[in-house]
Parts: sequence; structure tokens; C-alpha cells
Amino acid sequence: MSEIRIKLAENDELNLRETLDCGQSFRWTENADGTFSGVAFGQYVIASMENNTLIINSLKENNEVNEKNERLWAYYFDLNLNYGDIKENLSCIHPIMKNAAEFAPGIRILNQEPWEALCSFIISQNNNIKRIKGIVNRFCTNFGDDLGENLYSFPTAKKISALSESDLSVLGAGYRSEYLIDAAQKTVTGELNLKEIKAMPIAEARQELQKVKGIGPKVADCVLLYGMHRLECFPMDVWMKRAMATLFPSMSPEDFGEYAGIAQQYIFHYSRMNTEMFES
DNA sequence: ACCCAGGAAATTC
DNA sequence: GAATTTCATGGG
Repeated sequence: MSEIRIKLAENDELNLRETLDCGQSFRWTENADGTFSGVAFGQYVIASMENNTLIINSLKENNEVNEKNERLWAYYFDLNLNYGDIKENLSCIHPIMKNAAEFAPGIRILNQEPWEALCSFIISQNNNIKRIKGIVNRFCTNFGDDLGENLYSFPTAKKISALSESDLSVLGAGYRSEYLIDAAQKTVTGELNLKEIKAMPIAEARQELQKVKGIGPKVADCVLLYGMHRLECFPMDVWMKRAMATLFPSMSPEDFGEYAGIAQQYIFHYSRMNTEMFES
């Protein structure tokens, strides 16, 4: 049992429920005591907050408390970026933007692993969040490594690349299974290089991701925002189209600036939790 | 039975 | 090229 403690900056904040259950990640589960169990970087951990300090507990002996691992989890929860300042700037853009940010002020954009984001958002297309979670979890329990406590690592591209569509039928993912296999094969051959895409100019990065079957403009932007931390991306799904048409009729994604992706996440969560705004 | 879901591909006009 | 239909699956 090891423990990492990371204190946030004075005017900054992190709310685990808002961040881990706002539709950007599909693998974390809340425990009865308010902590969250999950897996990232192949590590099974329990995350919790104490005042303004993030606590990462691991049951594994080999998960050493060292500087490198501390930096890794600070990176995952994006603690190097000050969201207090960003929220202040976004709130000046539009009064409803301010409402959305204040509705869930502890949301942060995670630094998820690119391959996990790629698969998760391929699965997300024309689907609902509850079923997405089920499919992603079956993906891990069937093809990932057992980490104990009934939690599994995210399957590698290499492993998935060798499977057939019938192997993936246990997922219940429907036609999306074909897309997952294509993504895995292109990753293994090097035709798709996620590390390089992460650093590409945005138009080129989008184009590269869309070479994968089942990845269009929306899924590409989700992979870029959630898996590659390209904060200028503003994924437009059915909820965001509704929200923009109703709440920001005169605005476009670019109007939110270099941190548009963070604005998008506030607006997405705000809209999904307040559906009465869209009933006519 | 019908409609929707963090869309994209295939087909048709 | 733009608009429409189809795709597999589960839930309401």
C-alpha cells in the first residue's frame, strides 16, 4: 500500500466526481466512501480528495512512491494547468458560459492515454454513455490484464490487432468492432502513429486520425481533446449542437479561444445535467 | 413497435 | 457535392 499526495494551487480546484463522470472517461467507478477506483498507465489506484489535496492510493507494492509516479498522476489530472485562471477568462466571454463553469467548477480535462481515448470514442459513436461504459469495461475484462480487485488494464493495440470480429462479439459493440480492429492494426503497423499525431498541426492531426474506419470529425476531436490534450478542440455531438443552438446561437467554437475544449466540457456537462433547458 | 444514443459510411439524389 | 439511409445494440 502506497500513497501519493499532491496539493493543488491556491485558486485551483479538482472535483473527482465532476471530472471522472462527465463523459470524458468511461472507466472510473465511485466507491461507497466517495473515493474512485480506476486504472491508468496500467496502474490500479484509488483516488480521493482531502481539502485541496489529491490522494492516490495503490495496493500494489511495486507502485513506488517516487517523484516520477507523482508527476505521472499530476499529469493525468492536469494539475500543471491552473483552471482557476482559465475559468475566469472563459466566464468573461458569455454569461451562460459563466453559469456552466460554476455549475461544475471542479471539472478538469484528463490526460488520458491516446490509445484508450481512441478506442473509447470509436465505441462512443451513435451510442449512449451507459452502454459505452459497459462495452469499454467488457473490452478490458476480456482482453486486458488482471490487476486484481476485478480491475483490468486497457487492452494493447497489439493484442486487439490479432483478433477477429467474432472474437469481439462478447463486447456487444455491434458494427464498431470492425472499427476497433482497424484502429489496432493501423497502430501496430505504424500507419497510425499516435505519438506523432499528438504533436502535429491540428488540421493534419485530424486528417491522420480520420484514416481509421469509424473515425470522423467528431470522434477525431474527442481523441485529440481527451487523449492528446489538444485543448483547442471542441467536439460537436448531438448535445453540443443543441446547446450551441439554444444557449449560444450567435457563437462558434473558435469564439471560445485556445481553451475551447475546456469550455466545451463545462457546457456539455451543464447541458446533460439540465435537460429542461432544451424542452420547448 | 418506435425513438434515441458524445457518428460515420454507404447510397441516393 | 449535398442530403438521406443504413449500420448493431440496448434502454426508455
